[in-house]
Parts: sequence; structure tokens; C-alpha cells
Amino acid sequence: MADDERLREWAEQVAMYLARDGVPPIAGRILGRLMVCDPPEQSAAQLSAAIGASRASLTMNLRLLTGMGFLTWRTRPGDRTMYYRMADDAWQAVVRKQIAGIAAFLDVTRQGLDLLGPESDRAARVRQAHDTYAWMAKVFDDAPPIGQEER
Amino acid sequence: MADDERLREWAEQVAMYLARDGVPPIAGRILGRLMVCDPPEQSAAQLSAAIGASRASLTMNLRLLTGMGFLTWRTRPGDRTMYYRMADDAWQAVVRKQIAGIAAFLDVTRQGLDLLGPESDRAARVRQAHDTYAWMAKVFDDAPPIGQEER
DNA sequence: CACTGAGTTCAGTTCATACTGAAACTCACG
DNA sequence: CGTGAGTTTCAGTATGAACTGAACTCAGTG
Repeated sequence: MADDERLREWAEQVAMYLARDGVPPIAGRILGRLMVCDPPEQSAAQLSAAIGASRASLTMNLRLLTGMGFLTWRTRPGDRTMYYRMADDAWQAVVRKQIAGIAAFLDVTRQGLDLLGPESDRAARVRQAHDTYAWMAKVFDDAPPIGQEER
Repeated sequence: MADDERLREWAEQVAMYLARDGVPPIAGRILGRLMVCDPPEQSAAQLSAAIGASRASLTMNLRLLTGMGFLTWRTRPGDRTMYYRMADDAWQAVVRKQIAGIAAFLDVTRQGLDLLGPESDRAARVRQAHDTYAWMAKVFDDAPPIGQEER
């Protein structure tokens, strides 16, 4: 019966993970909540009650998550309430962002290599970083598309 | 001749990137600096001057970076000064940490799947996240070791 | 045995960010 | 129109992280 409590804790874990990527705590809790709530579509008021944050905070963070592509919403005829749900590709978006981070850093290392000559000992240190990230980028390039994996 | 200025800016870019992983700004600047400085080994005092941070901050952040495995240091006979340098596998360590993050999140999603039954609509939402991260984990598992890539 | 130059520690300050309460706003419905 | 259920905005507060200054310790030197 402490089932609700467990779900709350689980959503918190999700939030803590997302916090590493700079997602504010409440936004993380919202996404976590929307992964396990029933029904899958919830109003700001419901979410506010579920995670214990102010409605104002919900407005802000729902807007943020929606803008990031993690959430979608719809309204129902004759009902002003907005119902939010997790976007189908929410987590692929998270991953896409992380992969984009690799490319961003490759830009930095490339600039570094340009700044220093190609021959110096210093360039070797920069190249070390560059090669490591180039490896990662290549790994993803060569990877099969995101089909279904085993559990 | 604004060469030093350029290097400083470059180190700053490195720092900003690392900040995304929760590395404090000054620690990031130190690592960035140690990638492009000459000679490769520098004392806390030299680094302090180069990046414009207090010695106290240097002590803290050098300790942090060393503990994380990004830096090594040595002393010279008859000289109390510690000379720091970038560890050879500094950037592989960064990458390793990121990959570990994937596994950590897989633990969370697995817990979620256990909490909800296997059949519910809710579980499908969690599985979506799980599958995405499982895909990433697999990509790295199947990847060739980190040999040398083309520039 | 004082002096210098190095590293360490810690309390305090600064700064950014997230969150909240309260007021303003909007729209469907009577 | 007016009312109420909903959302949005905004100013203020709280919290926490990071950095610094200043006091301290310690090893080697003249």
C-alpha cells in the first residue's frame, strides 16, 4: 500500500539522474511522475499534488519540459485544463542531447589543435582528448539504429 | 601575440564543457590549462597565476582533480613544490564516467519495471526509456577498444 | 633559530538558481 | 456580464555551491 510512496521515490531517482544534465529537480520529478502515473495524461493540478510542488512551479517546469520536447499536451473540448503526457520520444531526445555534446566537444578540441602547431608536445595532450571523443562519435555513427534490444 | 589570451579562452571552453558534468569551473580551467601549458608540469602557484584564481582554490581543486584521476603530481628532490600534470588517461576517465552513468540509469529503469507489472501501459513508458539506454549500453559494449581514430 | 616559501584549512561572502505566494489574467459557461 | 476554474507572471526568498582571505603548519635554508 505504500505503493504510491514507492512510485514517488522512483520518480525522484529519475529526477536525480536528469539533474546531472542540468534539468531542474521539479522538472525531473514531473517527467518521472508522467512515466508511471495512471492515467498517462495529467493536469498541472494533479501533478502539483502528486509531487508536492506549487502550481507556479508546475507552470514553469511544464513549459520547460515541453520546450525541450519531453512533453506534449492537449486539451479536451469544453475543458480549459491542459493535459500533459510524456512524449513518445522523450528519452531518445535525452540521448540525442548527450550525443550532441560529444560533437560540441570535438569542436573545442579541433580548435585547440589548430591553435597549437601540429607538432608540439602540447598538441599531443589535446589530441589525446580529441581521439577519445572521436572514438565515441564514431561508435555512435557506426551503431545500428535504435531498434529493440533485449531486456 | 594575444596568444596567451587565446589559450586562456580555450581552457575556458574546456571548463564550460566539463561544468556540464558537475566539474567546478576552476577545476575545469586547471585541466584546460594543463593541456596547453609549457612545460606540461606546473606548480599550484603557476596555475593560480595563469587562470587567476586564489591559491586556496587551487589546493581544493587540484585535490579534487587528482582524486578523480585527471591529474598526477610529483615532487623534485630538495623542492617542496608539487608539480601537477594531466594524467595520460584523463579523458578516457571522463568518458568512462559518462558510460557508467548509462548503467546507473539502467538500474533505475529496471527497478521501475519491477515495480510496475510487466503488462501495464505504464510499464511501456518505462520500457521506452529502458530500451533507449539499453541500446546505448550495447553500442558501447560492442564497440571496438579505443584504438587510434582518424583525425 | 628565525625566515621564507610552500601547502592546508576554515569561516565568511558572493552569486546563481529554483521555488513559492500572491496577484493578474483568460475563457467557458450560466 | 459575472463567476469560477484554470493558467501565467512576477517579485521575493531560500538554498547551496564555489570561491576567497586570513590564519595556520611545516620543511628546508642561511
